[in-house]
Amino acid sequence: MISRYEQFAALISGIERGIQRIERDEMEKLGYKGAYAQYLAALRRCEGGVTAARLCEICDRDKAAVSRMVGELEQKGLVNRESGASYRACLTLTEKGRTVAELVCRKAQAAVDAGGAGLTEEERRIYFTALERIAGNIESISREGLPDNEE
Amino acid sequence: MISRYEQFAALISGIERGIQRIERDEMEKLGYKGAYAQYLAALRRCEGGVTAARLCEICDRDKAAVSRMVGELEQKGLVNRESGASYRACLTLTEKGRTVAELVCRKAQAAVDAGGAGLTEEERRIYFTALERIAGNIESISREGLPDNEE
DNA sequence: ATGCAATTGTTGACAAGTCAACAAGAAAGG
DNA sequence: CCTTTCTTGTTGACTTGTCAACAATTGCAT
Repeated sequence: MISRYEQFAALISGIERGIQRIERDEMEKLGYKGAYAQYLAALRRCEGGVTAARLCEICDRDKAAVSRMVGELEQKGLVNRESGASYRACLTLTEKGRTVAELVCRKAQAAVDAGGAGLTEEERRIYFTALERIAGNIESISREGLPDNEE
Repeated sequence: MISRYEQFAALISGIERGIQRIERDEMEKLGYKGAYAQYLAALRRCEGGVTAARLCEICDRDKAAVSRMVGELEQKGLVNRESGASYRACLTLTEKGRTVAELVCRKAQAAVDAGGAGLTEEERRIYFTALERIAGNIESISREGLPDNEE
């Protein structure tokens, strides 16, 4: 079987960057200029709140980036840093933050949903599973990078 | 139907970033430290050579980024800038560049192929089509950003 | 031809990420 | 307890991207 790797990689890259662009544009329409959308979107999925370290994992960003961005988001009143008891704060969206996050994700969500709309539930399951498997492979390969150098 | 947008976006993002990480790591093993892999991978698909402007579209990067990176790649002897007749150069991989590009894409390609290996040809078609449709939606929505502001 | 407009590539200023080094808890073992 | 070790968050230096301004080329229309 001929590899579709190249087209696949291009598709994935296009989707990823397109989503980011949509979210960023929506964010800017709401008056916030910056790369905040991805962090808001991530926090939206974490109802109970998360630590900064966990947010790093979710967003796949360095601690440094998260640290700075969360600082700015807090100043803008979109994120809450509840330093309860421990100095490791629990991050949650403020009311305003939640509202912004919803608005910001709407368009990209619609695009993704529309893309899967023509599929049956079964078909959707198939392609979702395939993506998960690919993501798993990529993940394990990119992690094993350091330990072994079997070239 | 409940939206799987959130998981989907996370999967896509993970795959995209994982591929980039793998390519970058492989690149570094070959002695090149930098973000060159994505440009080599793109050029690998353009047998006849391309203009810088076209490379911008393919990589979805700004002219500025491409301009600088191509400059460095040329200095390293991986890319050729054939300024034949026109000042708009035709970019091609050198022999060395082609070799490097092949090596650099191998691992990510294997991961992607393995992900689809368990699927029938039919299933593969389904999920590939779904991805294409989603990519199309995302693309058109992210482009229409400027013209209309129907909020 | 010639002059205007669109395209292309280059450069500078800035945005946002990574990596490395560090500081301040937390956790674990004696 | 107390100390050693791990984890977490912050900061500085650097990389690589974007955006805006510009220069040069090309293409068209007269």
